[in-house]
Amino acid sequence: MNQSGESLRDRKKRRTRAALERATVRLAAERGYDHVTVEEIAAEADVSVRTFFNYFASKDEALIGADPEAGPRMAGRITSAADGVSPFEAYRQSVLAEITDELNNARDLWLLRKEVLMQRPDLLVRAFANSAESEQLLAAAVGARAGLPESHLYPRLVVAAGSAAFRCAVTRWALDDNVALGDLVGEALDLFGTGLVHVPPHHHEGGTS
Amino acid sequence: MNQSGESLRDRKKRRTRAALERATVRLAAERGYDHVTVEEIAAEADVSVRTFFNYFASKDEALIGADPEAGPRMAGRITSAADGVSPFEAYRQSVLAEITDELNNARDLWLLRKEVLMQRPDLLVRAFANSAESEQLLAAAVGARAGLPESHLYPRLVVAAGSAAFRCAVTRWALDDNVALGDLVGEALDLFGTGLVHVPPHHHEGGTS
DNA sequence: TGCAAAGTTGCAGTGACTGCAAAACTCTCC
DNA sequence: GGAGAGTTTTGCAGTCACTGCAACTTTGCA
Repeated sequence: MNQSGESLRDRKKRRTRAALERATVRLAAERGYDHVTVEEIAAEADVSVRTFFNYFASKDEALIGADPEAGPRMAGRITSAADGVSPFEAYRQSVLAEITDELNNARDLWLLRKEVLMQRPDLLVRAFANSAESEQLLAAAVGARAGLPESHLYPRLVVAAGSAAFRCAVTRWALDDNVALGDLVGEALDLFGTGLVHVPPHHHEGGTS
Repeated sequence: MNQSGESLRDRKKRRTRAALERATVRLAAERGYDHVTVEEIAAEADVSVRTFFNYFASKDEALIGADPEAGPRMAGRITSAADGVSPFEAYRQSVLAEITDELNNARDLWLLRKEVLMQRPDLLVRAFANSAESEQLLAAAVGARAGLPESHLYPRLVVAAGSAAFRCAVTRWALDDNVALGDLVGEALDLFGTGLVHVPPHHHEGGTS
C-alpha cells in the first residue's frame, strides 16, 4: 500500500462505484427509470453487468447510491454528542449533518434524482427497505442515549421518524424549487419533535401573511 | 345481479383473492418467503400464474394483502369525524379502527405473517411502497381537516407517521408475545402525537412499577 | 337461448438477479 | 523484476418475477 492510506485498489473501487451510481441516475433521469436496463448502466460505466451487482444489490440501490458508511457515521455522531443533548436532538443533528454533507458533495446528482423521484415516488420508499441494519445501528445509539432497553418502541420510532421526514421532505422538495432540502428535513423533524397534535400555522406564499 | 348487492362474480373474485393471499402467507411462513415461487402459490390457490398477477401487482403485495379499499375507507372516516376532533386525532382513530377490524377478521393470517416478517423485516417496508395513492388520499383528508394547502409538509408527515408507527409496532410485536398489536400502534402514535423530544418512561417487565 | 362484458389462461418475451469458475489484476515480499 | 497470495472482474448458464397479447371460458342480463 502507499502512505496515503488508500491503495490503488481502493481508489479504483471508489471510482467504479461512483461511476455506476452516476450512470444509473443520469440515464434514469434522461429516459425514465424503467426504460433503462442494468446492461446499459454497466456499459455506460464501462464494466460488466456482473460487476454492477458486485457493487449494488439491486438497481434501486444504485439509484439512491446508499452509502454503506452512512449508518455507522451517523451512529457515531449520536453516541459522541455532548452530554446534555437529548436523544432526539442528537439524532436530529446527526441527520441534518449527513444531509448537508451529502448535498455539498453531490448536489448535481440529487438534482437528477429529483427528476426521477418526481415520476416514481415509490422508489424512495423502496430505497429504505435495504437499510435495516443501518436503522438497527441508529436505534441502538438512540436507545443508549435515552437509557431505554433494546426492545423499546421509542428508539425505533425516532429513527423511523427520520426516514419519514426525509421521505416527505424530498417529495415536497420535488414539487417546486425555492426550498432547500435541508431546511425541509429540519422542519419535518421539528414537527415530529414537538408533536403532531400541534397543527403548524399556514404561511402564505407572499411571505407577510 | 341478485338482490344482495354482491353478484356471483364478485363473490368469486373475493374468494380467489383471499385464497391467493392465504396461500402466499401460508407457504411463505412454512418454508421461507423466497423459497416459494409464484407458480407454487398459484397452484395452491388453484389458479394460473397469470391470474395471480391479475390480482396482485407483485409477490410482495400478496404477502401483505394490501386491501385496495382500505385507503378510501380510512379517508372517509377522517373526513366524517366529528367537528371538534383534531386532524391528528381523527387520523389516529382511523388507523386504530382499521387495525382492529383487520385483526378481528384475519388474526390467524397476521400470526403467520409475523413469522415471515421476523425473518425478513424489509418486506414490511417494501409493502408500503405500493401505497402511494392511498397515502395521497389520506394526506388530502388530513390536510382538509387541518386547513392546510395540498403542498404543506404536515399532512404528508402525519400519514407517514402512521406508516412508521405501524411498521415499528409490527417489528416490536414480532419480538415477543404478550403485547397486542393494536396497543403498540396506539402507543407509537401517541409518542408521535405528543412529540419525540419527550423520552417516555421505562416500564419494567414486572408491570406494577 | 344468445349476446356482451368480465374474468381466466397460455404463451412468448424481457430483464433483474445469483452461483460458479476462470481470467485479470493488485499487493507484498524477496 | 518476478513469484505467489489475495482480490476483483468477467462470462455463462440458469431461475424467477412480471408483462402484453390474443384466445377461451364464465357470468350477467334480456
